[in-house]
Amino acid sequence: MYKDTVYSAFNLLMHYPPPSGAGQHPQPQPPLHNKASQPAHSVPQLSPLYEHFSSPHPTPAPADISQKQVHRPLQTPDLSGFYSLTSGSMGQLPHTVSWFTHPSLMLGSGVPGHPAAIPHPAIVPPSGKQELQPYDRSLKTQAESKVEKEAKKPTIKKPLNAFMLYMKEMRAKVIAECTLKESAAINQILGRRWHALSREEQAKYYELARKERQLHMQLYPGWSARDNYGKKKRRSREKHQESNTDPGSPKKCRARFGLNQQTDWCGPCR
DNA sequence: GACCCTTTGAAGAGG
DNA sequence: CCTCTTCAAAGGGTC
Repeated sequence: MYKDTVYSAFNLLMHYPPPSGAGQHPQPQPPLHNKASQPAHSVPQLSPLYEHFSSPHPTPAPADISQKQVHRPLQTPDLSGFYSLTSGSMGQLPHTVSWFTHPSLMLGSGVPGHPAAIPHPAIVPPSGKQELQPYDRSLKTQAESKVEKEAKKPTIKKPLNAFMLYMKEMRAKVIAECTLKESAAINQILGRRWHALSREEQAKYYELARKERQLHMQLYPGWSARDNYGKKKRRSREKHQESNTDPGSPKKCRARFGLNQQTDWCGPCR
């Protein structure tokens, strides 16, 4: 029942008409979080579409889900099952979608109305780890427990943007090619490769990101990116201040030279 | 153990 | 409207 609802939301999105011009130009899509025009929380009709979904990366059988839900830390989103991130599959509908592995389909406690829900990897405690067995709560005051409860409220992660989806697919490839492991270096390479992609290639990822955002919006109607603001502590703001001599990232560089962030290449950073 | 680094894009905040 | 900030992922490095 619950799973059916999830599939229905997904199925709805898979048939959601793209905005005019989508796919022709990989520019950021129009804002989708128009809360004023959000549809009512109706449950769309079920579709047998999901019955054909299968995951290339088998996950534990649902039988042990409840057990793992208790003892295993909630996982971070893993799109491998959803997007089947292998070359050649991007840009198509996710034929290999797995309801069990798709981050936006793996709902959990964060989804109302689904008490026996499967853990959603996009929903994680602030610490990134699942809470341990509770100890003697009677030792705590109501105020303390309330504060703690608020602090440990699970976090719904932001949906991935086009570049993040691209990174997720290509990271392993770059690691294999360059024998690098440091993410900062890998991401620099991926950033350059992203700019080297054709419009059509980038458009595939923009389209996937658009669907991801829509699905996220369907699953968490009241969610806002603001909800996750301030959950990370910053050691120092000074390190984030760019120097006058450092050209910085291409993005910063484009900003400095007044170039279009979406289309103009930043020469000095090439 | 938590944050930094590094990338782009989306979204929120503030002027 | 424009600019700035934050956070999504990732994992080695740093504190």
